Amino acid sequence: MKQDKQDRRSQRTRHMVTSAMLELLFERHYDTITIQNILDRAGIGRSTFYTHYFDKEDVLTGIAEQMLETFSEQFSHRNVEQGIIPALELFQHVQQNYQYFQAMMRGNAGEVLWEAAQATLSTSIEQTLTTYGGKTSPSIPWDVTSQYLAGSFLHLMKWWLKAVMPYSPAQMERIFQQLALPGVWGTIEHLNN
Amino acid sequence: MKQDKQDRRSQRTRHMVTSAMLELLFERHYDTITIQNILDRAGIGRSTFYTHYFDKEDVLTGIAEQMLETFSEQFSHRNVEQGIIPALELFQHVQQNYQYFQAMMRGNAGEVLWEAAQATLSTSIEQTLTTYGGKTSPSIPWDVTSQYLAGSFLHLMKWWLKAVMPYSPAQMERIFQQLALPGVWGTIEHLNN
Amino acid sequence: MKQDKQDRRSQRTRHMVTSAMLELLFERHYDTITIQNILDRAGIGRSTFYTHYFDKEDVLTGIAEQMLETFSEQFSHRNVEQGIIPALELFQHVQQNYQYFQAMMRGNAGEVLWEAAQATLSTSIEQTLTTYGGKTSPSIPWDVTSQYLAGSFLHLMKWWLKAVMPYSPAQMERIFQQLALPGVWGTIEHLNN
Amino acid sequence: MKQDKQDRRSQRTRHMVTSAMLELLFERHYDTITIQNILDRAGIGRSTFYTHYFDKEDVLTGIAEQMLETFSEQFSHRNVEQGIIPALELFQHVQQNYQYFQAMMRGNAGEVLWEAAQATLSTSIEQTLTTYGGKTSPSIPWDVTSQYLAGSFLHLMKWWLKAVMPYSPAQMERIFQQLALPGVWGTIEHLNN
DNA sequence: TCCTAAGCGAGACGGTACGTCTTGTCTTCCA
DNA sequence: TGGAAGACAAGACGTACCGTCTCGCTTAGGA
Repeated sequence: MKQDKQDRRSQRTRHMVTSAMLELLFERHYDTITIQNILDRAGIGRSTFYTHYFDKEDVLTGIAEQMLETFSEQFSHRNVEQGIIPALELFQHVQQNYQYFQAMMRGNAGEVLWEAAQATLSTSIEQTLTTYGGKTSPSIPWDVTSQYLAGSFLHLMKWWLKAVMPYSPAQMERIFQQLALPGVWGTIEHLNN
Repeated sequence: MKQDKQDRRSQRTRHMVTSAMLELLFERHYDTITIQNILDRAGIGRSTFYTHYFDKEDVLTGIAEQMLETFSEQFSHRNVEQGIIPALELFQHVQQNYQYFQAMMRGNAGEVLWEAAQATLSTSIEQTLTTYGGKTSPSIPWDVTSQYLAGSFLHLMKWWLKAVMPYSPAQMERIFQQLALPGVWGTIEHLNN
Repeated sequence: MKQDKQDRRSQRTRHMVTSAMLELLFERHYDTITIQNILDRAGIGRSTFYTHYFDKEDVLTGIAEQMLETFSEQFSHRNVEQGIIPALELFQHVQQNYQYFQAMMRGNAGEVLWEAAQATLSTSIEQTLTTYGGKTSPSIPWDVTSQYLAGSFLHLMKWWLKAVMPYSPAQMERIFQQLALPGVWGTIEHLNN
Repeated sequence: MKQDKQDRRSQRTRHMVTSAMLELLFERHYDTITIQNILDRAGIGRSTFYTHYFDKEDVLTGIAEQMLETFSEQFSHRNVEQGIIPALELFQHVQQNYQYFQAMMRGNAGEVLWEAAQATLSTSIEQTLTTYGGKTSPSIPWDVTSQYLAGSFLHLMKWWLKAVMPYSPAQMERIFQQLALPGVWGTIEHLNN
């Protein structure tokens, strides 16, 4: 197939761009990276870049999406006994890929990732809450609770990364459980009463 | 005094730049605003701008600092009975100055504001917790709790603004109290036991 | 050849810049011409300009060099019977390209041209004098005589242009022969005696 | 008189500006000297400068005029036996004030001086020629001869300065007499025949 | 085996924002 | 009241990127 050749070539190009971007992110601030830097590092031409990407942020989005696939899988393959958020698994996953997340933190690069994560996470939580939450309407709307939970979790995660992970994933999970969840249980029990 | 004259002039210039920036932020995305746009709107010269500001973001920082003064005052003039965070007052204040906060939300402009707010808020909370929190060390370090509380509050605030304030400040305060605070009380009571 | 393509493009750009500069020189004073004016007139981008030229004066130098090629050719293709300076031909040439020389006169633009002409002319004269001048050293060093002759000729030319050519090229040649050359013949005959 | 005080002050300011400009001209190229440099060196304010001068070139013109006064005096106080041009005296004068002329040579600063000198010189020569030249009209109009003589003399002077005065004023005068004057005598004798 | 169309590198180009620099005007204060 | 101090509007400068483009080279599939 003709398409195969093109795909193979395209994938090679995209891979080299992605690698170059990550390398550069390890070294310095996202905002100081120019497209020319990426071209030089990836050894590709300017027109080739614009064939595959819309702009510099597009590269970032691609990387962020790839990184978020793990988040999504954690949600689809788990049962509800693990809790509303598979916090432990996520802290562990981030710790294992620390260098990538650390790189994405610098500059405004992280915003893309965090906002995507926020969207994915809050949607998943809302689905879980709606499904298992109870029959009557809660004292606080599910979408507010979801936003709160996702935001709190990610904020804790960001703080943990920025502080160079002073606690273990298990400790972080305990902290999250103690701080963020009681309020949520409260609204649900309040319902059941 | 000679300094007076310069101050008066400087203040005038800074005020015109600030106004121009805010006007422009009402109209469009921060990233699309050029320094030339600001100069034209403010009716000042290029060199004058660079006498007063380092770059475009510096203007934003100035505005953010000004907006945060209210936050700081809320903290210094209150007693602890109002709670760890004067949530109601802050929601009300933001609602009253909705247009400003709305403008700062767009683009990456908000980041500057939110990060400054996060720093101010978490520091204040930590001081309060340390003072009134108890004699022995808590089950969760005060700095983590402070980060969590400040982050949760600001995240809720951001969501509220982005959703064009679907609830009243009073409702938002109740939501915040129910969701975010139980976890904090838990760690403190745990201490006292 | 790859070089061909670049050459073709480069030549086009340089030609458009040159034309734009000349057009502008027809209209107004060199010092009042900004680079942006040239860019607008030539329809090129700022960076393109700086790829090809160092600054505004560089454009002028290029034009001057091109104009001086005729001077140089007049010298290489003539025999010594035409005299030390092919005065008639040069006056005629300048008259035919009056508009260009007129444009170059205004502002400080002309200096570049005249100084280049002075250098070319005096060097050529010195070579001629050295070759045909005689065996023993002259009463006045050849380099001084060359400087004097080139300067006198060009000064006469400048005056003629500035006065909008009140005499014919033939008349100017006669004037130059009568005024400037007798002194030179004197030093040579002095030698031969 | 009140006017006196102002004049004294004005003169003081103008003197300080002139000195500052000359000092700066000794050090570097005219084009690289900014008005601010002059202000700092002269220890005066910006508005004061613009009270006394139109622009930077105006300062130069003032200096040039002052330097040319000697030229003019050489002409008014001499008799015709010294020749059409008091060449020896001028070469001597320039040598004595070498540092000033050297400073004025650099950059485009000299142009102002040379053009003023050209005008003064050619006018004086034309007057002399008209007065003593003869009764009938010459083979070459006096104004052309004047332009030629003044130009030749000044060009020789410029060359001499640029070459750091390789000959004595006396030698330069002899060179000038031998090279430039025979042509002029020719036209006059031609007349007398 | 040759042909041909696509992907690609190289980089020129028009465009535009930037931060710096200088100019000439204007305002304020001081002696 | 004139001059020093210097803020200011104006705008040119040279640099840096961006996104578009044109150009040949390569290369792999179909003729």
